[in-house]
Amino acid sequence: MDANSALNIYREQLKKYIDFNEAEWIIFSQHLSINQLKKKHYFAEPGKVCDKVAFMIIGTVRYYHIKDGQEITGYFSFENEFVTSYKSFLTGLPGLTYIQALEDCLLITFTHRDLDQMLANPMLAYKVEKFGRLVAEETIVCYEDRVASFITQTPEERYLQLYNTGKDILRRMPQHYIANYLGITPVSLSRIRRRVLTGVK
Amino acid sequence: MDANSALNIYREQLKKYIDFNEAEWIIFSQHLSINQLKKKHYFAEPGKVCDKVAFMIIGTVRYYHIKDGQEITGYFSFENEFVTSYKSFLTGLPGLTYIQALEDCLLITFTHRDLDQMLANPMLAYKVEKFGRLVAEETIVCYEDRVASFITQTPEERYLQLYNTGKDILRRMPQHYIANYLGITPVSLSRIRRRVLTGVK
DNA sequence: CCACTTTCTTATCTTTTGTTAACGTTTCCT
DNA sequence: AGGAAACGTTAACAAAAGATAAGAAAGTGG
Repeated sequence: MDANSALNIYREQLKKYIDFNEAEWIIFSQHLSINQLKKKHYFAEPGKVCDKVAFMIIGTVRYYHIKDGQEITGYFSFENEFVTSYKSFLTGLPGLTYIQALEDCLLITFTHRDLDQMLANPMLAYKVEKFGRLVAEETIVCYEDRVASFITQTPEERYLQLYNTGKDILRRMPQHYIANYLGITPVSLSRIRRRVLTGVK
Repeated sequence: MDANSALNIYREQLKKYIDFNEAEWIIFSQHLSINQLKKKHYFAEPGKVCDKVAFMIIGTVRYYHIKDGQEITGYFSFENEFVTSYKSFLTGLPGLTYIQALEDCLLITFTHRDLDQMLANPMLAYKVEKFGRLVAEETIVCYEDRVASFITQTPEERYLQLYNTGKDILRRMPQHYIANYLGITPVSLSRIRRRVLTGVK
């Protein structure tokens, strides 16, 4: 895919949040970079500041922590979703999360520095503020559901919910990552699946 | 406490996010209401749209769901924190959460309607956008940690973290609410406390 | 001030989950 | 193509958590 197609996809997807006119888009897009991220490479790593927000044109990533030497996968992002270690990006402090490409990715990114420049530019400030607000709010809606699922649901119920509202995760992610995402071990998920699928035991 | 003191506290606390000048504050504050919420009364209920955002001047609330006839407490808010059923407020759809006063509360609120009016007012729009973005981003930072704790920590580790970074929750909330907040049952929390405190078993 | 509720602990039993290891299959890589 | 790594399931055992009930202590509200 060429750079122009990627930018056009981005602009189209952004209309969900904000509609830039031509003049605004020209300035806005000057702050964008197109990046490739090869499979298994890292978009973010613990101990490093994540100073970029990416938008995934092609590819998938997973977010994971390491605890007691073990990888624990907490989240995934797919095409047409934003990718960043949000807390690190917002605070400017080193993050705790690996964000790793599971496939070759094509990303459109801007840095925190670029964001500051845009917010300081009267031609863009208002729309970029709104853009930031809307993306943040959308993220909160997801988090609210996710926290509620840990509080009110059993692992089996969380799996069933994922099974029903399915989305890409079940189809595209290996099961041991999904287990972590649900807050359980791969062995436990395998047992839950047997219970659910066979109705036995 | 009189209305003016409450509004002054609010204005002072808001400086963390945004600093209104006099002219702006006059308009902004016209969109605010001062509400009392008596102990055990509800700020939000499942099935109803939560169309207000509150700022807690005095008091505490808890957020809870009902599952299989049982209350499950998911969160708390204290003085100088915002209170709303965020998803319901943002989407305009009925929420799933009870938000109940645990003490008599003094709240400063604005409605979604008022927010829309402020965002449509050129004198306020930019600062209110920024205000909304910053509050949303702060919320995300909290959620990121909270989700990570469910993914990477055992219930005992979550309790210990709460014990160390303590805050008001341990001091001011009954233990069975805290248990829910940690994603476990009250009986289980009692056992964890014994393990932790006595080092036994 | 007394009855009532709430809160917390403890005990017992059941269920679920974690841990470790083994095994077959698939995928990856060079 | 062939060896290595990754993946999913299953088993056996240990550890933890859930469910339920009982009882004591503390707090609440007439």
